[in-house]
Amino acid sequence: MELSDRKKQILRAVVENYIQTAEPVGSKAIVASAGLKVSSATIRNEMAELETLGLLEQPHTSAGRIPSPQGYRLYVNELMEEHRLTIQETQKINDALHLKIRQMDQVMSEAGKIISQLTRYPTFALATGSKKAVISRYDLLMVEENAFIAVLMTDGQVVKNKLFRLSEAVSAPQLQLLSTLLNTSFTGLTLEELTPELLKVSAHAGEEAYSLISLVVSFAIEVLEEMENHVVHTAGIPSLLAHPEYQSLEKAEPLMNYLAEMGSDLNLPVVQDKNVKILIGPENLADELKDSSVIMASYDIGGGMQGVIGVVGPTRMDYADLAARLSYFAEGLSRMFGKGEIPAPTEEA
Amino acid sequence: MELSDRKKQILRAVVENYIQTAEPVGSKAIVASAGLKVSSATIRNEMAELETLGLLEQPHTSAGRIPSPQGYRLYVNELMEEHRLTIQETQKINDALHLKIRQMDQVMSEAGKIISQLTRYPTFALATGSKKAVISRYDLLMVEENAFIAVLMTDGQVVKNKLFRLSEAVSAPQLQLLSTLLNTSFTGLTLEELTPELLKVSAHAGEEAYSLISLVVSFAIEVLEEMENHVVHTAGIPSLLAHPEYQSLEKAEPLMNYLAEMGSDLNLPVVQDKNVKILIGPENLADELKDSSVIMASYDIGGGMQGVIGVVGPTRMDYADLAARLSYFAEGLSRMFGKGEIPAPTEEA
DNA sequence: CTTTAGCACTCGGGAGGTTTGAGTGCTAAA
DNA sequence: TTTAGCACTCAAACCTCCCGAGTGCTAAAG
Repeated sequence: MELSDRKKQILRAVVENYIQTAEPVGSKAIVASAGLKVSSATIRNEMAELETLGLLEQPHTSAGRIPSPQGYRLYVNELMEEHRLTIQETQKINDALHLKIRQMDQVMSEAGKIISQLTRYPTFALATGSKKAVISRYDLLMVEENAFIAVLMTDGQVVKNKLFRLSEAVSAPQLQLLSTLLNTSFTGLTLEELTPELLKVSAHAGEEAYSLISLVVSFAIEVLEEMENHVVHTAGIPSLLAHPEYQSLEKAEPLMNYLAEMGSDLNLPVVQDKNVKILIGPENLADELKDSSVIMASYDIGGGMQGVIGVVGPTRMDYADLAARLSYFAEGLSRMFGKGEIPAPTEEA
Repeated sequence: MELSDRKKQILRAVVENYIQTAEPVGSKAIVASAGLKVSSATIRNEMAELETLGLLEQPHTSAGRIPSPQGYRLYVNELMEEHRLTIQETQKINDALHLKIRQMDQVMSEAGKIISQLTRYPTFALATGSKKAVISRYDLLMVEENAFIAVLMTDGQVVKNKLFRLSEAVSAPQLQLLSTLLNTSFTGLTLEELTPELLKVSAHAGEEAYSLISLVVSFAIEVLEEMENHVVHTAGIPSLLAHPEYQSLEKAEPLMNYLAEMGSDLNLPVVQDKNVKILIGPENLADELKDSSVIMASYDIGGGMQGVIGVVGPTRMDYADLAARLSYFAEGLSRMFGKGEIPAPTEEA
């Protein structure tokens, strides 16, 4: 069944009013805001019907209406205008993208902070690999006679390093040998394949060589584990408190704790085809999010990895605005990763 | 003027009762808890005197007494018993110290999360350099013909890397040359000395060599800047809400925002001689902390760097317990950095 | 001089009742 | 189908009252 145009207009007015005021909107308010040439009584009749359709709700009998999750969903799917960012906003985001970047996970966490500052909502950021990550290369750098740095590079262009201190001295040729061995036997292997390979090699190698190898391979395992574990970075959690729906602690606390502690177990549906995904209220899987909405955008990291950045807030969010901003920001990040460098501060498409 | 023993006992009883119950303690409660053989009336008289001394306060006329910041201070300085951790607690902390560690700043941020989980208070962690950090070494690793990784090591054992992509190809000998140049001219220089040196070198070098050098040196500058900027990591901010003094949002919000956004401008008095430092209420410089207390412990990172880790909470904190835990944890971190590796899971002094 | 018992007093906080006003649903007329 | 009018509802704000924990003070006892 299709809604009449007037019903759509009313629903839209309710959503947009409510997004702004955070208070139930009554029939008179709609007459005032939308340019409808009917009286409040008519609106009331229409709203009653929208309520039986499950698109609006009443907090209590004698209050105005607020959109139900289904109402928001319909608004997002059909009624919402594509938001265009103003020049100032794109400028702000462009400036922000010019952050000093070092490593991928730092990019993600930085990006989260920036989005949070820009939107005043808590954010989360994570990377998700569609394919298994592998180490593509090992480099060993001698520091002192009993210390060396291992530099590992994954196929996803991520570089990690660690300083190892040893109880015994190693020579440069030894390190050279070790490096060759690592690069021939331990590259291109997934997390699961590393340990068996390590055992296989242990048969051939001498004991001290083996202990060195296992040291570095353990590090490789750590790195891969970290990448697969989808570490979630969060930022700006306290900004939740600025919104009226979280004024009461009973509402705010569980969500804040959830956000603060959400680790790898974040079971969000993976962002698929579209760039931006919106989850409204009960569409979220986590219980703590049933009364909140999540908007997220994905971007390409390269090497088969995908980054996701999102904001969490009340169901009453400015979906149009936030979707536009996140999308723009994600686009910028994609470009950044694509080039491997930050785009020049000139304008691009 | 020295307090009588009985007054001290009373003050102590007030503090310890209040720490547990979070409610003003009255004269009867004191008679019950402390083993004093006097009546409540006597206690009342004594408490009235303690109040004129500024050690106790009354929230309102007909309520019990709570310790004033000065009261806490006296308690911390003179009355507090050194807390001993139970075996279980040290075990917990030891286990926690066995985290997978990669880089210094990750250690700090991890350590913060752990302490926060252990104490249920928000934590902050930062590193502060008493002496200026310098780059002690550069390594350049060729990846493809138009990409290389720069690995920088500071005197403080910190290793950082970055992947550079170039528009033009570089050869291995070129990189070799570049590396030599960097290691001879740009090591041992502080942040301020790097830029002038870069200009000096630019005179001698060709243009394309110069652009490569400046790329890597810019990265070096970033790294040093980051180290000097004392990036503050925070964790567990929402755990504030679990404490009754932050049940009202007006109290909690400013502090949470302060913690979430506190950057390098955290003007804490540097921890000096002692291992643990306690700042009570108005002793804090930041306005947002005037009603809260900060307990922090420092640990040695090596290379002239010092790490600080601390918790923030209401003035009503279990100072003895927290000080003991932080101190123990900091000791563990010191040991870890000293060895450059995680201590074995056996017990040590 | 110190301690104790007794008593009047204070004041925050909770329970209960009242008022207010925005907003509704319904009905009857246009 | 729309509109005006009206009775009705209910959360929120506001009072008011009461309770009881805890105090300060006084006067007697040690």
